[in-house]
Amino acid sequence: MQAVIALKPLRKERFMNQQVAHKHEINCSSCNLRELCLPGGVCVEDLEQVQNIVYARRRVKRGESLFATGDEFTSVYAIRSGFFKTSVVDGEGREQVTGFCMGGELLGMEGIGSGKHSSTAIALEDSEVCVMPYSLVESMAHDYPQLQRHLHSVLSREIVRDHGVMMLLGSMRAEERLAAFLSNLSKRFVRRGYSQSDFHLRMTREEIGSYLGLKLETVSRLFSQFQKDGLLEVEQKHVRIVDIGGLEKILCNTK
Amino acid sequence: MQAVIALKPLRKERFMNQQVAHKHEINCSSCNLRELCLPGGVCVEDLEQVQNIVYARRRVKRGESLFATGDEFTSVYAIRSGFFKTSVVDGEGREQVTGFCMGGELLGMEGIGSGKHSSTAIALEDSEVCVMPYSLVESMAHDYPQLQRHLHSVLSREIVRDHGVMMLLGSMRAEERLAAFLSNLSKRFVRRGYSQSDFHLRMTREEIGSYLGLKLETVSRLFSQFQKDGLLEVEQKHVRIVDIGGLEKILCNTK
DNA sequence: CGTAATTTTGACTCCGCTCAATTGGCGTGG
DNA sequence: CCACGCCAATTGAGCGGAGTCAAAATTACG
Repeated sequence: MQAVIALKPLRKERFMNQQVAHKHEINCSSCNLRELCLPGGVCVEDLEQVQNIVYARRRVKRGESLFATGDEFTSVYAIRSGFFKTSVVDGEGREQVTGFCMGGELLGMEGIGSGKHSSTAIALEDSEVCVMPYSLVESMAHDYPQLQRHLHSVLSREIVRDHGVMMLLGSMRAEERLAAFLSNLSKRFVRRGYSQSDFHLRMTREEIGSYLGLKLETVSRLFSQFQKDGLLEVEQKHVRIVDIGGLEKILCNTK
Repeated sequence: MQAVIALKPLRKERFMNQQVAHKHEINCSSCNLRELCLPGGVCVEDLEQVQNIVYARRRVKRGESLFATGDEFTSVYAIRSGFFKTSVVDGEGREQVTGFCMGGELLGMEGIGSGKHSSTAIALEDSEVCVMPYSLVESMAHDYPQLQRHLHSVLSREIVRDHGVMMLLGSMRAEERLAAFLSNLSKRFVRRGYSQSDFHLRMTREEIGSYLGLKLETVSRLFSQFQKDGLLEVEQKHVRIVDIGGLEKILCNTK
């Protein structure tokens, strides 16, 4: 009911040029990523209504962008499947990867403040996202305080995450950075039911390097070194963490 | 009216052990930082009510903390006067300065997600903040959509700011980092009616270094070098930007 | 299947760090 | 008021970690 009212000002055509799934196929209730996602804190009774926040689904092929710097901000996105990198560019065209995102995580919220996206999200594998128009998010947040609170939480946690990256970039040495990166990836895969030790890196060495403030050669050397030290088994993009304790120990070695 | 209702669940005593000013002394209408602050987007008619979001004022002496890592999150803070640094610490006790905040800027929002503060805010000079209990912020945001939107904006802009710091830490060389830092400070001082070229650094070289991912000696050397190059005049904590164009040019020199 | 992209590895360089000594500023107390 | 001590800042010398450049190997993909 609320959702229908809120939909009115939306121009459906805006989304028509994109590959979208129809609304009626969508429901959060049966989505196994729900707890990680925007409707995370919403009680079951309200979910029926709240899931109307998802206006559509959209497929993004590997290499394509979900949104890019300068694009008008209209929606935030929840990753339903797939993997993305987000990055910003400065005046000189230097790219800085700001994050890697996987199922259940939200993208695009950086655009709220200015009405334009300040970063670019590129799919690193064929992906699908739930499109949540911001005007809908606003009105839903108004109607469902649990959603409002959870939205604030999500925004706030993104800030905390960014602080972690600052710590990594500002205070850690190269091997600590890579260890922290792998440990973080591992934890996030586990939450999604994947192996904690065995995974496929969707990003290149260069993208890892950009994220970690290192050159791709350094990343490559570190992978080799970690393998030599018996911490990992690396074969191209496939990584197997052999000694997770050893990895975490690197993070503790002050100096 | 709304505010009174919202105040009910708050336990007044919680704030009583802190140095606070009484509520009736407070109003945003006459605050010259309003446009930069949380009530920024709110229309004049609503301001009368919205300013009740400020539950109290609190003074923080130089060197004291406004909140610290692990503290229970209850409120967000708007800086009314003074200057703060925020920082996070990792498992090994390493400190990473995540930002410097001045009048009109908001502090403490990183705590929303977990209910506890994940960083520490320390006053670098005697300061005064407006205390805005989060429960009040929530209910006010519900009653005043302009406030809700602006709150989202503020959170989102903090994320964008953090991305800028990541760019700085991940992709810039030492002299670019310091130039970007000074240029940013200058811009923020201007907005507050201070000189764009002449200012007093409230933080130490070590704190600048932590923020920029550099050692204090490097920061010191860069100050000396910038002075030698005729970009700055530095005398201890007092900085005069002689050639702002030259500073910005450093940021453009891709290399 | 061939071309381009990615990754690995080596040799060398250099920017920023470490260690150390010195100077300067400032508050405190004699 | 000055002496003292403490902390912040400066500067130098030497080092080392990560960057740069280059070449080869491997893989991905049209």
